[in-house]
Amino acid sequence: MRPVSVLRAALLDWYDAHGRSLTWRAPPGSPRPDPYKVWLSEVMLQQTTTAHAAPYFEAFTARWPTVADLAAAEDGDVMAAWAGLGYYARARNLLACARAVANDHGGVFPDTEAGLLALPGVGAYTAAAVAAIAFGRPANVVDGNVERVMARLFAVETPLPAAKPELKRLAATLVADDRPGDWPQALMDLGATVCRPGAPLCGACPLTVWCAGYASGQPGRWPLKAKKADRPHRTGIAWVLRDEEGRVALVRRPDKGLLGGMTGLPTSDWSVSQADAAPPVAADWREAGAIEHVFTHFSLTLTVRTATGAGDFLWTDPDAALAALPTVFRKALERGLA
DNA sequence: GAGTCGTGGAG
DNA sequence: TCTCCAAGACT
Repeated sequence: MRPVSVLRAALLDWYDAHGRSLTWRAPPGSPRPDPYKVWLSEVMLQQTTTAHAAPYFEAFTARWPTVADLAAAEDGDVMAAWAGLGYYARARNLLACARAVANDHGGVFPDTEAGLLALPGVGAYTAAAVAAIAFGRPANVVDGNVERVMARLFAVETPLPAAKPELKRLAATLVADDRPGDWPQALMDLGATVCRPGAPLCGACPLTVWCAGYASGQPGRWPLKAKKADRPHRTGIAWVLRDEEGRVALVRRPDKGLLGGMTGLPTSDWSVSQADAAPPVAADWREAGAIEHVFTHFSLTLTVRTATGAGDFLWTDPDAALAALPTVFRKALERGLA
C-alpha cells in the first residue's frame, strides 16, 4: 500500500467518525445530494462561516426549492433575502447562474468541473467542490482550510498568498478516485475543527505521522503570511427621512461596486475627511448620533441625520426596510429610529 | 498580481 | 479593544 492511499484512508476514517453533520449535506447512506443545494451552499459558504450561512440556506431552499424557482424569482426579493450575508455580488451572480442553468442548460447543472466553471459566480473552488460533492468526480478542491492543512503537512515556507499555486499542487497529489465527494469535505472538516487557524489540535489529528509541521514542534507557525496593508478610515452622512406615515426613504444602489444592487439609505460620499454634504431634500435635519462599521478594506463612521419630509424615494415601512438592508444601513436606520 | 468586495464570531 | 479570517470570485 502506497503512503498516499494510507494517508487518505486515515483521513476518511476520521471523517466517518468525526465529520460535522451540516444541514445541507445529504444524510449518510442517502443517494447523491441535490446539485442545486450543493451549489447554493457552496456559494453561501464563500468567505462565510457555516453558522452565519446556515439560516440563509434554510430560508432560500424553503422559498425557492429548485433552481427553476430561483431563476424565476424577482431580483429584489433575492437581494433582500441575501441582506446581512455580505459580499452581495454573490447574490447577483447567484441569480445570473440560476437563470443560465434554467435557460441555457435545460434546468440541469453541468456535471463537469469545466462546465461548472463557466457559470457566473462559480470559480475554481466552487466548480471543483460541486463536481466532487454533487457529481462524484475526483477534483482538487482547495479552499482556505485545505491551504492551511497543506502548508502544515508539507511545512511550506512560502508565505500566502504567493504560496497558493504550490499549495494547490500539493493538494493535487492527494486526490484519488475513491470517495471523491467525501475527500474534500474530510479535508475541509479537518482544517475547520482540528488543523484550525491559530493553535491546531494535533492530539486529535489522524495525519500527524505524515505532518512536517507537527514534526517541527511548532505546527502553528504555518501557513506563513505576508503582512496585510492597514485599513483606512472613512466618514460620511446617512439621512433617515420619514414621511407622514412613518415610512422610510430608501434608494437602490448601482449594480456595481460596494453593496451593489442593494437598497440603502441616502448617503453622502464616503470620503477620507468628513464632508458636510448637502442632504437629498431640504428639511429640518437633526443629528441622531453616529454608527461605526468595518468593511474588508476600510472602516466607516456614518453620522446619522433624521427629518420628516417627502420626495422621490422607495418609501418603505421600517420593519421591511430593516429586513432588506445590508448591515451598515440597518445600523444607521436603527440609530435614526431610536 | 493586487484591489475590491461584508459580516460576525473567536481569541 | 483589536486582529484575524471564514467551504472565494472577479477585474
